Amino acid sequence: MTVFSSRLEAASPDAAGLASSPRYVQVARTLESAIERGEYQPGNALPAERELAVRLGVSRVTVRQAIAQLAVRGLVVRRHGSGTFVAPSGPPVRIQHPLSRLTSFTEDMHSRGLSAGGRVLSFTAAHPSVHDAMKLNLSPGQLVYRVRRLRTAGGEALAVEESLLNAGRLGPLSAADVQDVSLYALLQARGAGPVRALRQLRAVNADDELAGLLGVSVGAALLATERLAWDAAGQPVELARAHYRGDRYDFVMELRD
Amino acid sequence: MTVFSSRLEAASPDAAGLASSPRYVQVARTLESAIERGEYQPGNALPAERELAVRLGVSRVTVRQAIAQLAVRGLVVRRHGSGTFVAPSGPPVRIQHPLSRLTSFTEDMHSRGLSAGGRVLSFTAAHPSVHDAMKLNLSPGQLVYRVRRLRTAGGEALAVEESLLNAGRLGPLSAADVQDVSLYALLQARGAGPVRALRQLRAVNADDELAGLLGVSVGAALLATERLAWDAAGQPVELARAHYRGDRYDFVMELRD
DNA sequence: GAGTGGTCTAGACCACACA
DNA sequence: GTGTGGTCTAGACCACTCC
Repeated sequence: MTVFSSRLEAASPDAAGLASSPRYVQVARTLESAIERGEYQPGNALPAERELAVRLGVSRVTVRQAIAQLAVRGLVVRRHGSGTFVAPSGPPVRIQHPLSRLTSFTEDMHSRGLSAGGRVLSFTAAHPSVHDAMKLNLSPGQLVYRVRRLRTAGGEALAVEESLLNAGRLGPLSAADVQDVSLYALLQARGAGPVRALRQLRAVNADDELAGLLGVSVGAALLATERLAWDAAGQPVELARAHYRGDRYDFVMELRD
Repeated sequence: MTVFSSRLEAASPDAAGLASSPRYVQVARTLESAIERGEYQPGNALPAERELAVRLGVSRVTVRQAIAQLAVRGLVVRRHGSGTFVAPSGPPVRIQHPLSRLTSFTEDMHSRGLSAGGRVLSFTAAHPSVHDAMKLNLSPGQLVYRVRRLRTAGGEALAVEESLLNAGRLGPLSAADVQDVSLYALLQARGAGPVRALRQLRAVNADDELAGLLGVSVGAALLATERLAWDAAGQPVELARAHYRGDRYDFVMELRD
C-alpha cells in the first residue's frame, strides 16, 4: 500500500508563510503522523529505508536522519539486519518510585509484582577516587567494594547501578555475596543498614556503553541518580550511582508546605 | 599546531584484539581526549569540520557524526556560521532543588542568590484535555488558564514550564498578572495557596521546540516533571509540567527509613 | 566576501538476520 | 543468498556569522 504522497511539501513551498523546514524534519513528521494514524502498528516494521527514500523522493541518508530522530524519542526501534519497528505503544513496564521512604530497587519491584532481576557486571575491591573517598568519609588509602549491576524488571533491563561500599566496615565480601541479593539486605545483615540518604537526580544522554547495556539508542535520555546513605551511627555506608531508562522509570514524590 | 596523527588506528587494525569501532566513534574519542588533555580550552573553537576531515583522513560527514555525539553529551556547542566550541567546563549554574519542602522556582533561585527571571511564552484560557480535567477535578466544559513560561536564572534559560490553573477557582486573570511574578504567590493571594503536591520526574530527549527555547541540541536530555498541587481544602489548584535542562539542574531529596 | 556549520545527494561496501 | 540497517565517501549548495 502506498501510504505517502510521492513528494513532500508538494506545490507551494510554504503556503501558510511558514518557513520550510529541512526535509529530514518533514520526513520525520510524515512518518510520525503515519504511526499516529495507526498506518503502522506497534511491533510492525516500517518500510525499508531504501524504499522510503524512493517513495518520498529523498536520499537514504535523509531518511536515516529522520528515523534517527524518531528512534531517539523512542517512537521506533531499529534492529540491525532486520528492520525498523514501531515501538510498543504504552510503556509495558512503567515504574513509579515512591520517594518518601528509603527503599531498595528490589523492594520497589516486588511491591509492584515485578521480578527484580539483575546481573553483576563487575565486582572489585579498589581505591576510591579522592572525591568519592570524601563522600564516604574515608582516607584515600582505604578500600571500597565497587559493585556494578544491571537491574532488570519483568525481564527488561531497567538500570545500571554502581555501588561503592566501605570495605573496612563490612568485612570480607565476594562476588557471590552480591549476586541476586539486595545490597540493602546485605548491609542490614552486617549491621550497616542505612537509615538516611540523600538522593540527587538529573538527566543525561546515554553513551555507547550504557545504551548497549540498557538496550536503548545512544543519546537516549536517562535518569541519573547518585545516592549517599548513612547508617544509624551517622557513618556513610554506600555511595550509589544509577542510570535508569528515561522511558521506563518515573520518580514520584510528595511535597508539603 | 597539528594535534592529531594523520590517520586513525594506524598500523594494526586491532592490536589488542579489540573489535575495531566505527570511524566516527574513533574520531569522537580522539576529539574528546584532546579536549580532556586541554588541547582545546573551554570556550575555544575546535578546528573547522572540513579541516578536521582532512587532518584525520575521513570525510566531513564522518566528522560531523562524531561531533554530533559530543554535542548531544554537552561537551561541545555548535554555533551555525561561527564554529564548534568546547563547552564551559564546570556547569556555571548548577541548581540544587531541595525537595523536602514545597517551594516555587522563584524561591529556589532567590535562596541561591540567583535572579529568577522569566518570560511568558503564552497565556490562554482554554478547555483542558479530558486527562488534565480529571487530574484537576474539573468537568470537561470548565475553563483553565494555561500559562507557558520560560524560566531563567542568572540570565540563562533553565526550564520551560506550563501551568494549568483552575479558572473558575481563581477568577479573572490576564497575561499581565502572570508576568514576572511567582504563580505560587499569585495563588496564595487568591486564597488558593498549595499546601501539598505530588511531583513526578522522568528523563526525556529534547524535541526541536524545547531545544530551541532552552538553547540545547535536539535530543539533549531533559528532566521532565509533572506536579499536581492541592490547596488546604484538598482541591487541586495547579497542574504544572516543566522541562529542565539536564545539564543545569539537579534535584536533591532526603530519604528516611 | 570568506569561513563556518547545516542539509542533501548518489552510490558503495560492511555487518547482521533470517529463511 | 537476499534483504535489512550501519558506515562511509566526495562533492554540492544553503544559511548564518563576522569582518
